[in-house]
Amino acid sequence: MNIVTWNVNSLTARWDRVSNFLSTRDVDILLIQETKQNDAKFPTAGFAELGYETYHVGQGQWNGVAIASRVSLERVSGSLGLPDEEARYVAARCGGITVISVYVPNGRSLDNPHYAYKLDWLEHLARDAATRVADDVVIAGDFNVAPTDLDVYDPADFVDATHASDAERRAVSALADLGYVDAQRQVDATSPAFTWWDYRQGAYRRNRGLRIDLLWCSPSLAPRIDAVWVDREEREEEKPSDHAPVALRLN
DNA sequence: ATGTCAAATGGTATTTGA
Repeated sequence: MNIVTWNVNSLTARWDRVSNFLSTRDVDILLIQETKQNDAKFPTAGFAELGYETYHVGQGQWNGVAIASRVSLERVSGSLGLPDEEARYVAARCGGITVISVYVPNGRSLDNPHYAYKLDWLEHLARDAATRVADDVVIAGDFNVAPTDLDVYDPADFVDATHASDAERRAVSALADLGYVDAQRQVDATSPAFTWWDYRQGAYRRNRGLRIDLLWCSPSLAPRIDAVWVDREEREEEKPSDHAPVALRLN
């Protein structure tokens, strides 16, 4: 079973890339973030032609998350239950696994109200994760948090910045405290494995990246983790997303 | 602030968000 998470940075702008990706890789379930579409614009038929059932929680101009599965799909939830909730959470049962696609708020800066919202959002995610921990679950997506300094190209650049603050890291490690496993780190505890590079300043060429796209497996799935890899070939194509797809293979 | 990109707007450049 191959499960891939990918922040596509607009599915409208990236449809050709996504379509090509699904045609050339071996993807059972694709967890998508930042579709930047409303539900009416989501290419349900295009996914169906490729053999995928879909569940999209769209908003329009910003955010938007989706799940595409070729191993069955039953809708579970499109909300964490926050007030005035943005389109950042979608859960479905696919091939015997509950998969959850998340787009964690960016936070903008440590003194910005969006930062407090980010921490609150992560707390709600942990509560949701707690209710599902006994099941076979993969929670994956753009966490907008680099879990440790190993996941940051230059930690000195992230002092007093979002994505690497102690509070954000604690909020994400709540998943580990529940027993969820960061799949990449179970497979390889010492390589950076960046998943995102800024479009600006030649960041990709200079490998100035962050590991912020994470796949968390519930305890029952941890022994089935066979491989995790960052699809850097896709990041090197024409008109890429600023995020690379990250793939998880379960036995 | 950024050697960038994408969406929206009454637009043919600017603003916002990342």
